[in-house]
Amino acid sequence: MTSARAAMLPPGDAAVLAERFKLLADPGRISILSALSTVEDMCVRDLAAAVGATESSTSHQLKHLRLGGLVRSQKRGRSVHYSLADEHVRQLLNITAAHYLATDGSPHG
Amino acid sequence: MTSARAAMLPPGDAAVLAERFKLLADPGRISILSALSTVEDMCVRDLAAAVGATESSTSHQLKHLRLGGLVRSQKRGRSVHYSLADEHVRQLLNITAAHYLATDGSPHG
DNA sequence: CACTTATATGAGCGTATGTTCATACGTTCA
DNA sequence: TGAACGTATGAACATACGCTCATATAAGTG
Repeated sequence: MTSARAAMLPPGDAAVLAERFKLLADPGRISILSALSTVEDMCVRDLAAAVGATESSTSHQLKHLRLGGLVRSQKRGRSVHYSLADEHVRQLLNITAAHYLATDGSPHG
Repeated sequence: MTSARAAMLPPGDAAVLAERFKLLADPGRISILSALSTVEDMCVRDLAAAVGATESSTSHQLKHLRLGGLVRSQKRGRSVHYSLADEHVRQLLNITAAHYLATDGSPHG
């Protein structure tokens, strides 16, 4: 399945995939997702501090990520804790990081 | 390696990954890459016809993809043939398509 | 050398995107 | 209830993006 030739995507599907990748096409959101991938969950305040952004900006980004289904929110007391929705995001980040940030070994490319 | 907890990315790396995902964050470019994933290579004209876009627009997009290292170009006579640079793009498209366009089987979540 | 074909490039334009600022909402505590 | 805290939201603004149109470059053909 790794080197199989895929069929060309119909325009609608291409748009759907593009929408998903758009969510990953911002350094701030990548940082947020990366931070979330290191813990169970994190509140907006801590998340903002971890990525070095304002809480407002972080909240805005989290809304997009949430609507896109990449993260989930859970209200705990007066704070809201966010977590990765599933392993898919982690997988995409890992694969791409391994390919483009190759630190020690050579990528399987 | 699939469900391992990754370390948080430094800002520079997040920017690098975001740049890569930006190239995938457009329906037209997804279509181009999808079309290229079905053949050995394709010239601009055929590519434009395949994705239903103008040749100018396609040429512009291909330039971005080329500078981003996602496709390679090869001059053959008076035409230029483009092909996927490596299997990485195919992999990302396949994984994401399997997750968000699940057609027959259930994704591995 | 003109002429056609194939692709590339740059300017201009409309739209989308992300940030900031101000403010509203909801929860906890005195 | 009022104040502080944590988060969400909307408007405004600057920037980035992708498209189109016109034009340039390059290669083949007569």
